[in-house]
This record gives sequence, C-alpha cells and structure tokens, in this order.
Amino acid sequence: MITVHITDDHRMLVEGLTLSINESNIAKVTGISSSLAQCRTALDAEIPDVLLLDINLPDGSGVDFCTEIKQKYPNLKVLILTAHNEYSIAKRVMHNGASGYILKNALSEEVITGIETVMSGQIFLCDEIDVLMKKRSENSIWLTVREQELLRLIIDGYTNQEIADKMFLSIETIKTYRKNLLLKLGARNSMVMVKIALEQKLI
Amino acid sequence: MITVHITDDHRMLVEGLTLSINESNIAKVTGISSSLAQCRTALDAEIPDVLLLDINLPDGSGVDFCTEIKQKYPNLKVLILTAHNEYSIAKRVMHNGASGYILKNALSEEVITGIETVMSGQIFLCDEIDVLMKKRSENSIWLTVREQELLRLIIDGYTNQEIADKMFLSIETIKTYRKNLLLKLGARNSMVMVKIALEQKLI
DNA sequence: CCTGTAATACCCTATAAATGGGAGTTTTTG
DNA sequence: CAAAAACTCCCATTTATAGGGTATTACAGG
Repeated sequence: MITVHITDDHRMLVEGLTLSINESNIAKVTGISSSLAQCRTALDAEIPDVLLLDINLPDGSGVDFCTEIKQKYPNLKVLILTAHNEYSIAKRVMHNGASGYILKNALSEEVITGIETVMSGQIFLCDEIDVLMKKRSENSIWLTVREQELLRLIIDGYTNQEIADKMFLSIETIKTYRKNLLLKLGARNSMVMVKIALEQKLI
Repeated sequence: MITVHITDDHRMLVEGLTLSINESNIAKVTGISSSLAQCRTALDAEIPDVLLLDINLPDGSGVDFCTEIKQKYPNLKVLILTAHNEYSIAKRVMHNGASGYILKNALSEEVITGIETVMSGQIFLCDEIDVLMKKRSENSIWLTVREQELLRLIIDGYTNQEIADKMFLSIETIKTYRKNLLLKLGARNSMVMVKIALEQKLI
C-alpha cells in the first residue's frame, strides 16, 4: 500500500480527498498537515511514499519547499495539488523536482491515478497543465535570474538609482534591463509590467 | 430538509463537501455546477434554499453574480465559499447581498453551521473573516468610484493624457486623482500602487 | 445651515522613466 | 573551442510622473 502525506491548508478539501484515497485501496493517507512547518515536523517522524503538496501555504510557497524536500528526501515523490494553472508556477515547481502537478478542479480519481503514476517513476500532469506546458514550452516568457531580481525591486517601488545601489550596478545597466523587461513582457510601461508579473506570477 | 446547490469549479472539494452535507441530515445537495453559466441554468430549473458560491469561477466573478442572483431570487440565501481572505472581496460580496462567507480552510462542519445560520435569517461569517471585517471596518482603504475607474486604467498602462481623453477630464484632474491614490494607498509610486491594487484586489 | 467629501481643474518644479542608439565582458553550452 | 546568452556599461532626447500648492462646484448628512 502506497503511503501518502497531504500538505494543504484547505481542510475542507483534505477531508474529502483523504476519504477518496483511503477508499481506493491503492494508497492510504498516513498524515495531514496544513503548513510547511507542520509538514517538516511530520516528515521528520515518518517519510511517506508520496507527498501531496499545495503551493499556497500560510507560511510559504510549495515551490521553494519542493527543492528543500527533494534535497532531504530524494526518494520521496512530490505531487503538486493546487488551484494555480499558471505556466510559470508549474514550470518552476517541476524544475524543482516535483513528480506531478494536478489542479484542484480535477476529480479525486485523478489524484489516485497521479499517485500510481509517480510511484511507477513517471511524471504525472493533469490534462490542463499538460496542454499548458506543451503550448508554452517553446514560446514562453522566461526571465533570467538578474531580470527577476530587478523585477522584484521594481515591483517593490525602488527607483533605478536605488536598484543600482542595491545591486551594485551602474544605473545605466538598470536602464538596459528595464528596456529588455518591457520588451520581453510586451508591456508599454512599468505599470503593465507589474501587472503581468503579478498575474503570471513570474516573480 | 434544507436544499443546497454548490457552484464551485474545484470538483475535488465539491465531492467531499457533498458527502459531508448529505451525511449531516440537516441539508442535502440537490445540485452542483462548476461555472456561472451552469449555475444559471440549474437555478432556472430548480431553486434551492441555499447557494454555496465560489468567487473564482471560470466564466466570471461570484461577486457580481451575487448581485444578479439576489435580484432574480431574493429569498435564496447565498453563502460564499472561497479561498480569498481579502477584506475588499468579503466587503463587496456581503454588500452585494450574500448571507455568509466561509473560507476553504474551514472544516465542512462549518459549512453545515453556516447553512443553518443563514437559513435562520442571520449572517454567517467564518472566524477569520469575522476578525478581518471588524479589524478593517473602521480604517479601511475605500476608493471612490472615480478613483477605481482611474486605477483600472493606470493598471492597464494608459498615460495620464490617454486617461484624460478616455474619461473626458482634464489631465490636471487625472494628476490630482493620482496624487490622492498614492496617498490613500500609501504607495511611493505607481508601481507599488499597482501591486497593492492587485494584491488587495481593490479593482 | 454648515461641514465634509467627492469631483473637477490649474500652476510650477524636480525627478524618473521611456526611447533609441552602441558596445564591451563573462558564462554557458552545443 | 566557438557561438549564444547573459550580464555589464554609456550617451542623448523626449515624455511621464511625483510633489508642492490652490480653488470651485455640488451634494449628503448632522
């Protein structure tokens, strides 16, 4: 029997999902947590086969947590379960070592299938995400590390001069990055750039 | 027995919640829909006592739908069930006639309690939202209609001159509004203003 | 009837961002 | 290794925004 730990703060959903998984006779839920902190503690005590992980947790992002957890427990399969159908998030978390990605608008059956699939060593993506990944894999907006740093500072309201000081770069370099960012994101000015960045969760 | 219709696109959650409600012996789920369009059709055929309504539906916002539905069926109790714990959303939807607001991190028990409460004619807010409403009811950021119009155009990247043309106002007026918006939102520039507006979903 | 708020408009100065160029050095990677 | 991508820097001009005021009108609420 495959053991599953669920980390999701939507307790309402967890309740139902736990029932479905336990009834499947394929896997059983051996633990539940609703925050990253709780999850860490639980995994220290007992490592399941599969971790069902949400992205929006009260104390942090599942995206970064995925990296952390895969370093600590390389054999643990992480299956993302979230409402986010943004390409940028799916891409990042899959690059961070997740074995699958299921949207919350799927049926719980699909989670069972996902659990089986990732346990067999394969990647599991729900249909919507699969389509999204293929559609965007070529013509995707992908920002470099520096661009992301800059974008974050712009969103936080720093001026070019302040950003230059913070990043120990010339203000001219900052201007160049801004030009490129506007181009890459197809934004006519920084306001739109901020909107796009937040909506597509590029940062 | 209280009849309940659930409109939510997270089918996984709906599955579990339906079970819980049906097992409660207080209410029963007589219909499920995962979009506003489906919900409209379903309600045309059969009006339940309570409508459990999500905010983020694929074809629109539950906030506006609430107004629509309360005009058509004034006796129908609308109980919002969503992951959004933003004051601005809760305030708007309650003003639009909702009878209650429950976050998805609640237990399904709380939904049962909510259903009973709203059927008795009272308002039901889950704890977190109740606190939020009290905390913010005095010192809340509340934008006037004109300010909201303006903010939307700013976020869409229009310059002051373009906004002035669109709103048939002097560019000087637009500048005045912008200054007030920056002040009200406590933003040091427009980038931060856009961030705040999107994060707090003021628009 | 007075007060406050919303909506409208104007002026001036300073700072910041957008536009449109060019050009060099690392780092990554096929 | 050679090419591509990422990272860095500079200049000049134009346009937009920020920050400081002030003022009129209309309307709602105490």
